[in-house]
Amino acid sequence: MKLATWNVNSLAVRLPQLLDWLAAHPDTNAIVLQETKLTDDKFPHAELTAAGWQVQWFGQKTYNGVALLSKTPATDVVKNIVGYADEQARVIAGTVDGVRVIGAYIPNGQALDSDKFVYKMAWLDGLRAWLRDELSKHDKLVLMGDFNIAPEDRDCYDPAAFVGQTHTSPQERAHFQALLDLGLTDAYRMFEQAPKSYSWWDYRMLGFQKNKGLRIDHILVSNGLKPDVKSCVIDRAWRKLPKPSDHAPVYVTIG
DNA sequence: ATGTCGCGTGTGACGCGA
Repeated sequence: MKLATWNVNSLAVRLPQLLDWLAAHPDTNAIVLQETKLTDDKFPHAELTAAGWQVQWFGQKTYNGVALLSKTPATDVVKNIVGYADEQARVIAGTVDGVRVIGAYIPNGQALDSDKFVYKMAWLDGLRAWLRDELSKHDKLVLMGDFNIAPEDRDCYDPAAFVGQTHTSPQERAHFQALLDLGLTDAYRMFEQAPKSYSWWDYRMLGFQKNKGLRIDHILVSNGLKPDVKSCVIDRAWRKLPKPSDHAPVYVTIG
């Protein structure tokens, strides 16, 4: 099976690219999307249904918004973190083909001294508490999405330049490690990968052309799923097409 | 070093978030 995640940075803009990606990866069982930036009434479910997808979506005005697309219907669908009251639409989960699929858009955090960073830390506490419970119920589980955390220095094009900023701070990395400590594995690091592999590049300053990026989009697999993971790919090509998202899709093949 | 996007407001330049 193939499971994927993609921060599309507005599904209204990126629907054609998404449909192209789905057509190019017909073996995909499920994909989670972040930053759809659409209220639920504006979600393009008809187009996606016509393309053969079962769709669950959860959005809001202007920011955030997530979706779960699958070939077979997702069951036990949950929107946002159970036990953590959140006004923002950042999580969607469902069980697809026997795998608990959790798609997450973890807060950006903006700056270490900002209210948004306080929110990011509290949000991650909430996510971890809920995940512990989900892992106790589901042997095969995947948590994937835009984490807005570069777990190690090799996941950042210039670690020194990021000291004192978000995405690489010890606090954020401690949260990432705490998720792994629940019994999850970073699928990308299960395999040998090219150096300077990133999943996001700033639109500004020729970030992609200069490969000034971060690896912040992740797929974490449970111990029950891990032995079956065959590969993990950052689909970099989709970042260089016309009107790209600032994030590349990431996917795992399993089985 | 913040030079690009996308959205909402409200019809067009600007503020916000990433």
